[in-house]
Amino acid sequence: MVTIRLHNSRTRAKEVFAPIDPQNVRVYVCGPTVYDRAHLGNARPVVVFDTLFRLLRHVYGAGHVTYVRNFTDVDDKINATALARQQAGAAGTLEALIAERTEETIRWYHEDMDALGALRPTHEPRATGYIAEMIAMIAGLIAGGHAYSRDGHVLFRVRSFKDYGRLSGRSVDDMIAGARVEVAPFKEDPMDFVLWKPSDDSLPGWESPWGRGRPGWHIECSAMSLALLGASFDIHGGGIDLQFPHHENEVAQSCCAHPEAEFARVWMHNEMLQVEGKKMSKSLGNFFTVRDLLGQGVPGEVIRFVFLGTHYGRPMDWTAEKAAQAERTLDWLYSTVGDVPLQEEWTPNEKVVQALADNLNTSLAITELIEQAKSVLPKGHPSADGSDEVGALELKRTAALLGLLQSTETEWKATKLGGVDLAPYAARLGALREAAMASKDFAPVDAMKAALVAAGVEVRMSKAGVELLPGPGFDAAKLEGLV
RNA sequence: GGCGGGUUGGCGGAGAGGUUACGCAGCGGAUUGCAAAUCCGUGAAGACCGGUUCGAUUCCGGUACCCGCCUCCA
Repeated sequence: MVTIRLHNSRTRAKEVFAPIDPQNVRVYVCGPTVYDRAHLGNARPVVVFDTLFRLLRHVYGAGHVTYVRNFTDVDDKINATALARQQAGAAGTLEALIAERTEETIRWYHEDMDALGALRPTHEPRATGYIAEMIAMIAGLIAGGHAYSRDGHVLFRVRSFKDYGRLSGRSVDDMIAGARVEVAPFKEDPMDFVLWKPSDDSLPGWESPWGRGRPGWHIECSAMSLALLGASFDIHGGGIDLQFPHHENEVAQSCCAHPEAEFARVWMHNEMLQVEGKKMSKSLGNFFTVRDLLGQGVPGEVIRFVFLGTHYGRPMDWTAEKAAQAERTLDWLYSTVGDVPLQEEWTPNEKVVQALADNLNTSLAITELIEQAKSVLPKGHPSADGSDEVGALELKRTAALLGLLQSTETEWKATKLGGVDLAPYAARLGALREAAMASKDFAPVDAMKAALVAAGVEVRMSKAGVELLPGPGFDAAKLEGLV
């Protein structure tokens, strides 16, 4: 059995991972609020925890890991979007418009995350499907003295949980001293947070013991993890920005609702994404979605490769240069695996497994994958005894742990070409070259080659002939008129 | 103001108290119409100041700078 070590944010230490039940390893990751397309930052935890999911499935068996990632479909941003559509003249009730908005956003999310090679989690619960469970948990918290209702609101009594602030390393008193907390008249303590809030007729709402209303943000994850994974489970993941207040509040709610349990044993937080060295934000004009990149012809696998190149615990900088480099590396890796199929029975490279088992060191894992690719196919040419195919199969199986090289080389090239056939261009260039060899006037060949390179095509000429490959930044439009 | 993370060779980015990370780029060579790709070889590092140690880029302390969270942006 492979020993997995994970950095636990709760204890601030790297620990040997020992699941509560090896027959059912349970992971919960905070998913998106479905009000718009996922931006690039949203994709990082998806790729990080997908890789963890793959590792756990490898170690404990594919059928012995339960991975839950929620959709938050109760949120004021969704309401605002729906309201804006209604005011713009869209037909239907507000509720129908909200449903429409969340449905389409979830569909987009699936399309985009699929493109990144992320497996679908075992369960993808929606908050709206667990309102009853949330109400039950809130009622229990009130009964236990951990929450109170005021003016249609229900608030969590932060002072009732002695460990409040432990996960994120803060003290309630310090935070209040920081004076950045909302001071609402109905709060006993400025740090108390909302479990339930009233909805007026213009907002979606559900009947509850405290009147018609809707849940606060944090309670959904507590209710859904309880329903799908139980009061104690193994790993809880999410972005570091969620550590406070979201995760801190989850801990408080869940531990007070089920003091007999331990809630999440291991907390994992991925660091944030930056773009060209700066925080991605709309005001800086460097804000973009996963779909934007895919639409620009950046393959999803390139995005994944770039993400995995930096350890999840460190800030990751997305740059165009990294993307181009990743694409070249993937070109090379695909040229070594070719079109061999993925066969699960092959054993993945032990060094890659060890790298991942050491707190998900994906950067080192990729290095080992590249080393493996070099060693199994040192020349990059077919061997007579078929050892290159065995090597390719092993490499493919190893890459699967990282969610990489899941296509065939042919499919990979086709993705990049977007339906363009380079054969006529290769034929034309080959003909020009043959003519030039005879005439000694290479100007026409060089001109066409330069045009192809400008279009992002990699040009390889050997005695055997001409080979054209789509490279980073391939742009079919620039091929106009070359044949 | 409170809390947390970071600073590695031209760029990206890991591990490890003492032995080549690795990739890209560079340089020399083979090959090529010229290139590309490939192959062979090669230089280059750990913000600053102290401390611990036989020995620190790796441990400890301090300084500087950068970044994140504390504002339902992952």
